Amino acid sequence: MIEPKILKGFRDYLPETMIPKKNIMRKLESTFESFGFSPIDTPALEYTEILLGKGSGETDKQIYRFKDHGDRDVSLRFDLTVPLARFVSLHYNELVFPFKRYHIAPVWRGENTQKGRYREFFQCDFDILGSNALTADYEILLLIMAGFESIECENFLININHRKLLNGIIDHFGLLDKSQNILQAIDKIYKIGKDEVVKILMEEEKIDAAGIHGILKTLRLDGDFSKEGIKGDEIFTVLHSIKDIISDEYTVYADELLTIFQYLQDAGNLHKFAYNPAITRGLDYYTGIVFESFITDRMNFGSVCSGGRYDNLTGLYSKNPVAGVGASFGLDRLLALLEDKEQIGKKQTVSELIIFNMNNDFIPLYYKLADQFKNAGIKTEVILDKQKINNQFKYAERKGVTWVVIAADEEFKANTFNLKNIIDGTETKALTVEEIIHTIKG
RNA sequence: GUGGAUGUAGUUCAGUGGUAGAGCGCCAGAUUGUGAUUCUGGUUGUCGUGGGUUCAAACCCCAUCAUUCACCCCA
Repeated sequence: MIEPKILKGFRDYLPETMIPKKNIMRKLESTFESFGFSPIDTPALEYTEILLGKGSGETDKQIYRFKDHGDRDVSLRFDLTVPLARFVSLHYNELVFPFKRYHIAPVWRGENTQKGRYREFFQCDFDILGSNALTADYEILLLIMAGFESIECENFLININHRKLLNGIIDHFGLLDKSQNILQAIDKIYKIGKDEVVKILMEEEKIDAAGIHGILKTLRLDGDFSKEGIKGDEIFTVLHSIKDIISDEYTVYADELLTIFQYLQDAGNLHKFAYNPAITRGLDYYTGIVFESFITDRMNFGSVCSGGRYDNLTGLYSKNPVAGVGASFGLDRLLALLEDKEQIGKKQTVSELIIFNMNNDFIPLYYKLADQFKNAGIKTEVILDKQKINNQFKYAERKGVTWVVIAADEEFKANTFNLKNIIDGTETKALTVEEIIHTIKG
């Protein structure tokens, strides 16, 4: 016998997990479409040169790469953004810009596993391509918010920052050539603390203490600060104070953030957002506004939806430059989180109603009866074979179905049926089909 | 990729070298058109896998696989 094992970091989905996963996917899809975003798909495998084009050393190490049967050097996609760049470059003339698309699909990374972190996982990307308008950034933020609300995930907080504004601050202290290292260190401040960040930058990067402290003070990361960033009216105070000190070429970026936050305030949504000066994002293709979202009672769980603006996504594949802004929900991470919070049930089936089989002679009648419930939008199944009524109840109970209909000779003659709720044990006899539908639909 | 922890019945776990255990679940009967309470009886194991030490290994040693935590990085 062959042992039925599966690879590290890869998973089977049982109905009890797949049902909530599909529910989340459906809700996100309908949210994306309500904003007029269209679905696309791309192949799982691409030429390695396409995927590694913009890769850093990290993606090189994590990518699943091999030779196919035609000796082509191919790789599994590790995100949906790089394939999107290839897609937009290839179909540039067929697309209408601004191009709004969403893409829900698996990606693969050969890294070490952890809870909510796998080698095969689904991403839910949504981007607006070919627009430099700030409104595009605003719309993506609204869509993140709508996405969280659609899946009834409360307590989310969307942290926003701006890479170019950070660079303006770093430039003000004359450290622009060390920008990369400074951003990387600041990104870790919540995890390792302010003192450790200062130590790293002083000892490893040989940056003078005055510059470091100046940057941290400007970003309000020198004294007491919250992991949840800066909220409410203070956002405007802080951004204005930053705007006052940076040189003119950077003030436009402060204005971009100010405008976005003003929009959010005017719409009454500011409480779901924060200006977080320590969010910098590792991926180097981001060039403008960046964001990460957290669940506030699980701050240590990591980001569940993040993204940002990029100036030239297609630069490597096309001479038509395409700017864009987008974000991505980590579907499996979201699912792990909801599972953890026990917000998802243990249902083994999508059925809402089971028709008991009292005698196989009635099978055509059972299915005819089931059709009436299905037409009313009730997911209905019929027990396939006559068996002890105990077992039929157990089947319904284990699958997590609430309603059962019991019918045989008498009932079919009278054309009324017995409906039982197996959660509370109540049974109502002699109901018409319409009455049953009405009762189930509440 | 680096470092730590864990892996025993369907499940949760006990078992520190001498015959593999408990609770829950599951199956059968008391109940052939009404289960989830109770009662009676029963069932379940390559002790993750492969090697080694030993008269003897679930237990000690080595390797390997998986899970998990931290780092790195990220969703």
